[in-house]
Order: sequence, then C-alpha cells, then structure tokens
Amino acid sequence: MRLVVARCSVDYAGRLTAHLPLATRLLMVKADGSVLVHSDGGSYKPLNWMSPPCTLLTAPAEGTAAEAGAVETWRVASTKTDDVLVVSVHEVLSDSSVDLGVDPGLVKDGVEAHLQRLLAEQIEHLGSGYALVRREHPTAIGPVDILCRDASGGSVAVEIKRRGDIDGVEQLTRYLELMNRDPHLAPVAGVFAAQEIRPQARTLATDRGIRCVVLDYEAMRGVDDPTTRLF
Amino acid sequence: MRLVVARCSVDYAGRLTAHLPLATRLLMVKADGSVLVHSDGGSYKPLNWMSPPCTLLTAPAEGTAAEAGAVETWRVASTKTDDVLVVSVHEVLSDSSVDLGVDPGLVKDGVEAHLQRLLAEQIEHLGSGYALVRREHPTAIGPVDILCRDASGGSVAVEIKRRGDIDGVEQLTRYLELMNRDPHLAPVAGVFAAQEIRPQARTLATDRGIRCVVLDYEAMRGVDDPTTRLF
DNA sequence: GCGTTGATGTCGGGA
DNA sequence: TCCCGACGTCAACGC
Repeated sequence: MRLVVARCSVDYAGRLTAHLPLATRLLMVKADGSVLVHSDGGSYKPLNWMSPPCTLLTAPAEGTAAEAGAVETWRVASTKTDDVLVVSVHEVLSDSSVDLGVDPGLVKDGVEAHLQRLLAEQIEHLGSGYALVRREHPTAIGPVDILCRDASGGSVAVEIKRRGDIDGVEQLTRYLELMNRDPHLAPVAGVFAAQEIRPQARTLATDRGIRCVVLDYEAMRGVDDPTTRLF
Repeated sequence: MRLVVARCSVDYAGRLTAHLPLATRLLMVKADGSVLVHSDGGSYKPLNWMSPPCTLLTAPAEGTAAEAGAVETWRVASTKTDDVLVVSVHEVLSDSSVDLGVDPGLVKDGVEAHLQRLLAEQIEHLGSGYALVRREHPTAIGPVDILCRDASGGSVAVEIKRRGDIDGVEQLTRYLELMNRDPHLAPVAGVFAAQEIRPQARTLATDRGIRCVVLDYEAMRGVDDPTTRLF
C-alpha cells in the first residue's frame, strides 16, 4: 500500500462525472492498483475512488493541468469499464509505501443468513408438525427464504429478517400473491419471522393474514450443533 | 488525520459482531475521531470502522489482550449508539499525522435528478403527443417524478431510475394506487423509465400493466440545450 | 428529528 | 458470470 498526502484536484468520468477542486487530501493506492481519495472528514466512503480491477499510470503533468500548476498526473482506468479517475498532483507533502500482506478477512456473526440457516434447522420454532421443504425457493420475482409445510400439509412461505419492517411484509406479500396463483402450490400461508418486529410491520402483516414469529437468535444458536456452524 | 500502520486485531460489537484476526493493517484516524481499518485490498470500504460522532480512547493493553501480545488498546465508541470498535495494537510500524484542512467537496453530474430534468424536457421519448404536466408532483406518500398526459389526454405517472429494480416498481405502484383513488386524476397510467431495467422488475411492471421505457442518457444529453443546463 | 429516496452504492450468495 | 437482495448500508432532502 502506498500513502501519498498531496495537494491535488481530481476528476472522475464513468457512470457519472465528478470533480474535486484543489485541496490537500490523502491518496491511498492499494496493492491491486485501486485508488482512494480521502479527506479528513465525511465517513468511511472516500471523496472519490477507482475500484479494482484497474491500472494506474503516473506521468509528468502536461497541457492545461501543468499550466494550472500540476506537477504530476495520475490516470487510473478501470480494466472492465471505461471509467477513469484523473488526479492532478500539485504538491506532494508525503509519500510512503508499506507491505501489508494478505488480510485474513472478517468474521461476521448475527446476520440474516445465519438466522435463515438456524430456522431451517429448527423449523419447529414455527409450530408443531412443521416440515422444511427448501430454503431459497425460487419464484419469478425472487427467492422465498423458506418454504415449508404445516402439520396439515399446507404450504407455508417464510420471510426472515433481523429487523422486521414494512418492507419485509411487502416482499412476503408479493411472493404470496404470485405463489397463490400457482394451482400446484395454492393455498400458501405466510409467516414473517424476525428477531424484532416493528409495530407497523406487525399491524400490516396481521391485516394481511400473515403470522408474525419473533425469533430468539441467542437461544437458537445455543441449540445449534457447533459441528455444523460456519465458523 | 493520523495514519498508523500496525499489526493488530480488531473487534466490533454493535448491529452485528465481527472480528479481524491479527494482521498488518492501516488505521486511519480522521479529525472527527472516526476510525477506518483498511487492508491492502477489497474496495473503498474498510474492513471495519467507526462512524462519527464517536470518541477514541487509547490505553496500554491489559488482561487477555496484553497476554496475547497487544501493547496498546484503542477503544472507539459511538456517542449515539452503543456500537464499539476495539483495536488491539501489537506492533506499530509507522505513525504519522497531517493537517488536511476542510475539503471543498465534490461536484457531480449524471445522477437521477439530471435524468429527470432531461426526460421532462424531452417528454416525447415516452411517445408521440405526450405533454409534461409537472415534475415532482406531490402526493401524500411522496413526490411522483413526472406527471404528464398522453396523446388522448389521459394522466400518466412516470417513475425514473438509473437502474430499474423491483423497488422502483413497488414505489410507482404505491403512487398509482393512491392517484387512482382521486376521481379528479383517475385513470392514471404508469411508466417505469430507466437507463437499465432488470428482468424481474420488468416482469413485475408488465404484470401490473406498467409500461417500461429504457432511456439513453448520452443521447438525451446530446439533444439537451446547453443554455438550460444546471452547469 | 423523522422518514423517504438515491447511490460511481458495495458485498455476498445462488443459479 | 450474471443476477439479485442485504447492508453496521450512508447521506441528502423534505416535512
């Protein structure tokens, strides 16, 4: 990784066009050639950047850039699209490189995928006699998180969220509408399962005949067989 | 801005739990106290971070962290939520600070707002005889991007996206439901206009009687009268 | 301050 | 590889 602090202006052309006036910024060049332009505020998002795969070419400034006071021009071009980032470097305040090696990567816990896996393994949380049919059941408008059958053999579509919001109820409603048009599947009941269900979402779901189930992630994880865990 | 290259491990607890094993990384501390943990790959998103407003406390490592070889512990806590980021620094390879000042900020072109302005000016892209009524037509649940009339005088609500996705179709559907309840306006037809329309979004739109129109931004911009441009 | 919407979104998973 | 939905989404704008 190369870290350059420099007074510079930046232009991006690609999916949109963007310009950064002359100011002092941090230029981060990663090992894969990607470039990040950071200011001393904002959030974790750079002011401007080029994602890998891309190539970085540096050359002495020429033409209008040189006339404006630039000493060096960086041209970062995406190798997949015609996106291009041009950095006009006016003054380098510091320039250092360091070898970081390959990062072992992030280990996450508590996301929706785990909830889905746990509920699929412990489908009895929905009620006695429930049986899993499949996860990610495909439909024309997207996959249903879990398809299962209740004690009487009726089809049940389950939408899982960490936080149950109105959006999730809308999503499940779309699936149910579509699936209930399929004579092989209909009638399909709906279950909205989440660690936490917002009052508005619960109201909407209930109004549409969708059952709400609150999941206890910690308890479900406790029951979970550690040999089948992702980590 | 402070830039520290260090061998470290990182733990985050908040909306999820995440852990980064010991490795060499860049720690970026911005003027507002926010912290970014970058590796030498990935994209512009850090491996882990804490957004402002937050506070950073550094102290000599203690307990299990010290036993594991850490010399210093950074505790970055959000001042609004109970999110916390803990960096266990094992070895500092470099540590430097620089004053960047305030950034003048980014100037953009080519976002949805521009697409909307162009389509309003060139409403004939929807078909012969179309006439603009107004942009950002207000409804109780939000503004409709464009309201216009077709050749026969019927009302048409247009939702514009750069990328047409299911969300956009849902959004337009909500507007149409509401507007069609208004006897002064009904019947209102729907048009989903985007630079690119995803197959599932097209399927859903078509199923709901919403017409899809693909927009060519470059061509529309070419026709654009530069004297009316925003910049 | 809350809610809604857009984003050069980015990221990960399944087909 | 493409397609699609989640995200510690974030950030801007309107009410």
